[in-house]
Amino acid sequence: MSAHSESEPALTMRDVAARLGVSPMTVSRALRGQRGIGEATRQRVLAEVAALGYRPNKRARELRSGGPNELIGLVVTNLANPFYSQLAVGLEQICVGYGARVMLGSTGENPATEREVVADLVDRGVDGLVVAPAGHDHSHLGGERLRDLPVVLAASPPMGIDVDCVLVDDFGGTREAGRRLVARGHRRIGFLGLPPSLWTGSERFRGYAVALEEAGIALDERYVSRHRGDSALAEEAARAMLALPDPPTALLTANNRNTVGALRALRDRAQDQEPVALAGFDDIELADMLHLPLTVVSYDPVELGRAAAKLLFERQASTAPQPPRRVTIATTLVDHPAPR
Amino acid sequence: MSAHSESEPALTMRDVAARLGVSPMTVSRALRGQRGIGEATRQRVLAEVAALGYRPNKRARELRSGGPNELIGLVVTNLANPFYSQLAVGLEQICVGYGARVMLGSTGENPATEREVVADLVDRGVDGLVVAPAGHDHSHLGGERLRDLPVVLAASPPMGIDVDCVLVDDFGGTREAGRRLVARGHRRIGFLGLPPSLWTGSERFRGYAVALEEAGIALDERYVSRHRGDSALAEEAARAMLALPDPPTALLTANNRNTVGALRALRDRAQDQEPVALAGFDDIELADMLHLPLTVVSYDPVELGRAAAKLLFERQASTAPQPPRRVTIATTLVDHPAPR
DNA sequence: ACCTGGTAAGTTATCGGTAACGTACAGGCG
DNA sequence: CGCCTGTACGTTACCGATAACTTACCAGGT
Repeated sequence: MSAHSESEPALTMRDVAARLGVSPMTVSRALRGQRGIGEATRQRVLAEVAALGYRPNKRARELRSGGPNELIGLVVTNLANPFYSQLAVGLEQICVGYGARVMLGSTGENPATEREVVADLVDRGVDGLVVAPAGHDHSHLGGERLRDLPVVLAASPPMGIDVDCVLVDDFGGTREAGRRLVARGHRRIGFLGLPPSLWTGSERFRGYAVALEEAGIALDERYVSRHRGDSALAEEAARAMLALPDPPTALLTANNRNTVGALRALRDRAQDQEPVALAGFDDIELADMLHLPLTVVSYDPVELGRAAAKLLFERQASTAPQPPRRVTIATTLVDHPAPR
Repeated sequence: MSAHSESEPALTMRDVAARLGVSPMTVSRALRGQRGIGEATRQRVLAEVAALGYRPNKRARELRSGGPNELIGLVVTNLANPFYSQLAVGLEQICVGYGARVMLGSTGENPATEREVVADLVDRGVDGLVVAPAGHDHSHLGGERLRDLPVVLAASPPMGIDVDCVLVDDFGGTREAGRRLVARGHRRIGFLGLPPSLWTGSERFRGYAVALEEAGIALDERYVSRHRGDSALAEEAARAMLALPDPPTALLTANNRNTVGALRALRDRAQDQEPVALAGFDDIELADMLHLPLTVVSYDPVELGRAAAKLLFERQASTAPQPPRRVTIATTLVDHPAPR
């Protein structure tokens, strides 16, 4: 009666074969659409398989054939970050097209955890890995360590190893945003950024610096804050900058958290104060509903995930050793007006 | 030279055993910390394993032992939805504590795809499933179909099967939001909701209806719009409602997309028009930075994921058939003031 | 009739690990 | 000294499927 206690003995290929009076090999061939089996027999087998609801054991199959397991590992720091969850969406989109699934691993930005997670995924037999690295040393993703599995780095180029990677145009996007602010007449432009040790941090700062240089504006360290931290820290830094004797007339923020911090810092400014322009990397949902106009550097993380998957499957397809490739996703500058 | 061509023959347990002059069984016992092996031998084995960098093949282990594979399947409609990605985060947090990993599946709200994805995950040997169901018929998640694997439904109670589930307090949260609007003196309250066929749609509407009833306000169908769709559709519905002869003075939105639609509809209202209050289910990032005050029903999807994982592992631990359990996550009402 | 050649099956070995069982040897005890 | 018990390990079979090889059979060519 109770569905819990039934617990079928988990139908095997032999059972199906026995019921038909054929060998398991015949069933195997029928299921895989291999040649070497008569059409009539194949139909008989498939009918019985369908009738019994038999499903082959994938693990056993992969153990013997040693072939691809149709499994991709995704290692990110924090899936709650929309950037990574959209990356996962794109990755999965392409994977299903290849009959592959995605196995997840979170590192919490801890390089030691990342090492463990990667090792575990390899042990579980992934065919490839997409890693958004937590640290700047990537040697643990090198050849032998991973049984020569293909790896694609996301959002950060490989350091010390030769693997493919997918990147956002951090430099170009930030430079364009900087140019936009300059074009609007701003000369004192504050920068709220990330530590230079991060690739994105370094590249986005470079974009800011080049935009200034192109406009013949000298870099002023008082207008630059680069820190690893949350939006509260960014807010504090923005307030400090705006409290300078000759405060910036515009802010350029290097990511989401910094943009949010800046928005909060600008939130409660009195009406009579000079308005401060804001531009930032990463789009923000409902940016058009904010209390002030916002210019953002927008891009599609889903596309990044798709690109990573494609690199992975292409490398898996060709046995010949190819040089590492690098795909960069373009950014677009979007102006969100303020309401009313 | 080239790391690509080396391609080790993938060290096996037999190799380790041969190198030590012991049997594979001894290596197996040493690795699993089983008894029946001398302490000295164990140390010798572990040393060699570490020296060679040998890692056992998890698939082979699971095939033979038939035991738990330390693998949980997560099936959602769309991981780009923050609700689901945060659910995934919570699930993964608990899983790592049990040495388990999460395998992902997206259904794109298509019940047929959901069936396939679930079947595939079962074939791949998951120990349990967390499913945010796409349809309202859950019979394909019943006992035999899944080889009696434990299943936890997320955000929707089981229909036609007896399994555990984790829910948000849809009814209570919406009622509370409705009460808040009533308490502020509103009598004409519009509702932008989801189709009644969805559990959440039905429950949230019930919360709205009860809040009105408690206040002695009659339900007016002109103030109710229930549709499945994106924020553009919601915006349209909101505009239509506000164009009524005696328009609502407040709107209650049943989810994120409806709230965004309502915000857009309210975005460009002239200054001199009567302000319309807005309350909605689901919190919104930067809600305190919007152009108008917003009250939201907030809850923690990460906690929902944790709860789902706990239900799964508890059921896995006890062999005795237990009655299905239901966990409901509380909501809190949050008032976000407008800037300035 | 004899020899190919192709197709349709069955047989056997194997993937990498583990359960179940067997064996050898140590020590305890009457 | 013989018997029993326990521990440490080796042997074998097996998990479920498949690669590689083998066998059975039938058609067509000479």
